[in-house]
Amino acid sequence: MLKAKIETACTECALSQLCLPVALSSADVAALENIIDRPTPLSRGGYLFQAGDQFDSLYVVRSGSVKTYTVDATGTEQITGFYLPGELFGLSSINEQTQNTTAQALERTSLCILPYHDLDGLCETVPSLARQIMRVMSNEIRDDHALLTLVSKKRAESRLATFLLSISARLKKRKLPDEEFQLSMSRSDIGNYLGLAEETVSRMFTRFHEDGVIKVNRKQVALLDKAALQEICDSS
Amino acid sequence: MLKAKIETACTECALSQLCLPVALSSADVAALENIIDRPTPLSRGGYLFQAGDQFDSLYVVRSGSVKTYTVDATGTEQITGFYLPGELFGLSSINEQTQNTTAQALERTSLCILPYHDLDGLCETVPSLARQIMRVMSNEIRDDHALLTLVSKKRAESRLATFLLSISARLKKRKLPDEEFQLSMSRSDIGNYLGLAEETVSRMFTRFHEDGVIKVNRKQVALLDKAALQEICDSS
DNA sequence: CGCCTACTTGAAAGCGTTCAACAGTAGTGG
DNA sequence: CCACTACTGTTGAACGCTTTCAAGTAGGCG
Repeated sequence: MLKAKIETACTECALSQLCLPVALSSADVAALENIIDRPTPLSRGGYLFQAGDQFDSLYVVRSGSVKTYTVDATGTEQITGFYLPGELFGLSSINEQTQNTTAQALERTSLCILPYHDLDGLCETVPSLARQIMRVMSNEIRDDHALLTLVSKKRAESRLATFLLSISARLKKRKLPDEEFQLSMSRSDIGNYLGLAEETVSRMFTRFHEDGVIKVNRKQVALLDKAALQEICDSS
Repeated sequence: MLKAKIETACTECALSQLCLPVALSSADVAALENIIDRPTPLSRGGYLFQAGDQFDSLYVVRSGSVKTYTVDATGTEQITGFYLPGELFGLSSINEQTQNTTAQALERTSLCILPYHDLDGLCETVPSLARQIMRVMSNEIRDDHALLTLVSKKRAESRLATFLLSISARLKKRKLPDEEFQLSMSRSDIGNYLGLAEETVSRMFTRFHEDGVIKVNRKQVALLDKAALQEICDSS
């Protein structure tokens, strides 16, 4: 029996303006469409790929969310990103044989898989595709530098406030509720990402809640006073 | 009077195996050669570009060294990289109108400038050039993640030991002395890069020296026991 | 309904920062 | 050429933010 086709073509996809097609003509989107693989959704905790796997694809979130993390020689794990619908990831292993990163679904998540060999071939005939991938990579570098500043120079409360506003802004871009939302990652994940102990993250959530800046219950968060949050980002 | 031509063609350049030409045919190198600008060297402290300048080029160090740093809304400076001969930088602003980074020479430094408009055009006809730039960008992302782990998860002594071994390895790749060398950046720069106060960097240098792991006098450093340094990286 | 995991809260300890003073070196100008 | 100056780097002591350790609480999922 044929499996029901849950695929949504790029041309039909609500995310196309946040995704690679944003820079492509409709003919080029069709060519891209041809190489994309859309597997059945992963459930929470499922691995997209693990460090050491053969590197062979880039990924885009279609729905749900993903975390990526590295594990260094001493076993230290570092979460390197959380990815929302329309975001391209897996870019750190392009120059390697094997993945240097592990990617895991934070909730039920569906994906587009872009086989790198095909994508690379397509870049030869579609320069605007190569250009767009470079743009995404450049943004990733810029954002990584901002994260480094955050972790290297800012206090715990600034780190968490910045994190919350960043998530909010990314949700807004997707026309999702951006003042009240469900975090898909744990306190421990947030702490790992921001270079804080999970207890510190928990304490900061509590403090923001007590100060009336946010309302928080477990993973459910409401940003009550964005201006105050922005103040906290800039303090210190 | 014609200015003496201090340029070294890519084909003559000792760095070509560390630089973009590594992936190009000789015909393609010639095409790249055509768009490269090689200005007169900058002296120590000179700015290559500053945040807010129009973004229009990528850069490669030919000799000397460069630091790049961002300045956020609150005026916090974060050094995002030190660049040695053959290294390509300026990649974080590709998707922007203006530079989001400032680049400054750490010593007398000569450069190759790659006008981005021309480079982008050349990528259309030379896919391996686009591919190579993506590889460099991917490496930058990978290295940024490693730096994030270092700053986010490791103790001060691990951060400095890792920094020293990283510089050493990059010097070795350039066939430069890698066990005894001159650092071109200040303690304050190292501290800023690694998320430490300059006093802490100074104390760690002193400790390593007292422990016989390195010999240090101001900017002159000798790595006496690389194995011990590696141990320090992995501790904690 | 009960277990397990995620989260919260408290108290003590530690690492790195901050503040302060000093030393040494390189660069400047007389 | 030397003296002065400014900057970079070093060292000490106290403070403080975050971590660690420990215990307890609350949801979620079987």
